Amino acid sequence: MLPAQRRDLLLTRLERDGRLVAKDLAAELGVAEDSVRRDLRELAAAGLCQRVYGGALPVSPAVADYATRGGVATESKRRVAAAAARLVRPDMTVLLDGGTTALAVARALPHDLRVTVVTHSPTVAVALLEHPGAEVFVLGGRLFKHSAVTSGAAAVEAAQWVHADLFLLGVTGVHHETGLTTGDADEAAMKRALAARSADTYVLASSEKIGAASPFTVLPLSEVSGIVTDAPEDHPVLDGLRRGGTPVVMAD
Amino acid sequence: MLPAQRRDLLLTRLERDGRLVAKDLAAELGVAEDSVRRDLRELAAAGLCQRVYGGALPVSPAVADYATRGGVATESKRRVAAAAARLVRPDMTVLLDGGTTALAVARALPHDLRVTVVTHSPTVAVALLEHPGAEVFVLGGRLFKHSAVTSGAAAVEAAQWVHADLFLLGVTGVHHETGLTTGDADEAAMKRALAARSADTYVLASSEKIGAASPFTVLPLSEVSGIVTDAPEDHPVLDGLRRGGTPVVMAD
DNA sequence: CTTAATCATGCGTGTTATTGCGCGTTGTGG
DNA sequence: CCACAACGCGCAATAACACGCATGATTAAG
Repeated sequence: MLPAQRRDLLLTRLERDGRLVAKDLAAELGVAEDSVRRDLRELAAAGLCQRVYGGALPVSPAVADYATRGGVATESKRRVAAAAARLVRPDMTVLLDGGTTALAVARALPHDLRVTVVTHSPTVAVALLEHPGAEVFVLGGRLFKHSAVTSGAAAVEAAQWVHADLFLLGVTGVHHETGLTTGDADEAAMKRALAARSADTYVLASSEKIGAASPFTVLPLSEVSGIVTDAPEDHPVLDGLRRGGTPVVMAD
Repeated sequence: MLPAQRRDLLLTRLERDGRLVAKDLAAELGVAEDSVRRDLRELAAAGLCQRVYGGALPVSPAVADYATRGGVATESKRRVAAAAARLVRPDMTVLLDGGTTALAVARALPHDLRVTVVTHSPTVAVALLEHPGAEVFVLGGRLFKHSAVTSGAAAVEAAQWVHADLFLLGVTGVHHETGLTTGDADEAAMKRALAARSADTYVLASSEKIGAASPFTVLPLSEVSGIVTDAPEDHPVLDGLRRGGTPVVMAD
């Protein structure tokens, strides 16, 4: 293991786990704790992590930069994705939406889980190349660059032959009155088409989506089986959703 | 072993292993560590790898995964890709195959070129997200993990509505007797279906493909408009192809 | 055919990076 | 306030490194 490779690994772990414990990593990598601590010090000096007693934590604001650049999800999205991934049971057929949260779900799926995934996102399809247990079907069509998914008539048509158990739906707004919304009309239609082909639909709603609204309605809240979110349990908008009869799944 | 050949090998290894260890490579290739280090320095200067203590790593951790999936092309493939990209004229409709060479073509296309690209490779589709001038259509279907393309009946069917000017075809073997070959039967069928939908078909044949043959025939050589290659002008197999009436495009 | 030039290579030399360990210091929890 | 773990720092050994130079091979020019 090259020293530089080890530092890369530390950053990857930090991303995945949200924290680093120097002692554990030293044991795992078979090096002295000193070396790990030295690495952490350097990474912290480079602004890539925040040094704390016992290990290191992600840099609070700078993470956003990294996230937008490499398609890496924020901690919030990762929590939601992890909870959503737990909804996927072996041998299910899952419709997976596009967007960074759905991408995080793909990455959060156990690599050897036997599952059939249907997606209209090439990005998600590429991520699932690393999952030997996943049978992947791509829905073709015109590529909508902004969110990197296929949409339009051809894509909607391609979705018609699918019968899925679960649709994990990404949106940009979840509001108790306007329902689920997104920023593009074609995209909204595509999401509706997918929801119609699945027994259950769960919404991936990281905290910043809660209470927000975008121009185009995807579905009314009554049409979904549940909302997966990491917003605080007692968030006022969540209370509103619950009163409206929408089940809320907490992402611890 | 030629120096340039050795550098290509280094890149191939970097692709495969995700890292290079100078000491090991020196021992394996039977050259001094200095020579390997010199190569690594040059490759790093050319932006093809990242020099680190002990060896080298892919250019950025973010593309490290990409590299192991074969996202990075060798110099040879890049030369072929650059030549093939020059075949693409403004406002054309191009069918772009999957595989590392085709991916390199996608990346080699001018970012503002107005062109319609139809592809059955999610990887290529993702690469074209950065090309604002490119209108991208994805052909859906079952994802064949090994080469990261969709294939099978659904994909072939989806290809039927396309009318393209140019198909850039990737194969694993170009042989004057067995013709164009690849390693999977479904994939071969898909490539045939794509060739049938395009006015012209050019084969992407980096030098290592020339003279090689794989289990499944894609097309006879007589069916293609030309072969793009970087093999030496006077390569005996190329002479054989020319005598057989196959046009050869040199990638200098 | 000969000579000059260019290039890759291997080796010696001095430099730099990395590592593990000991030691005194500092932070944490009871 | 105390015990303990984590910490930073300096040290020395080791490995990797860059640089310069001479050698041998291949190529270009004469």
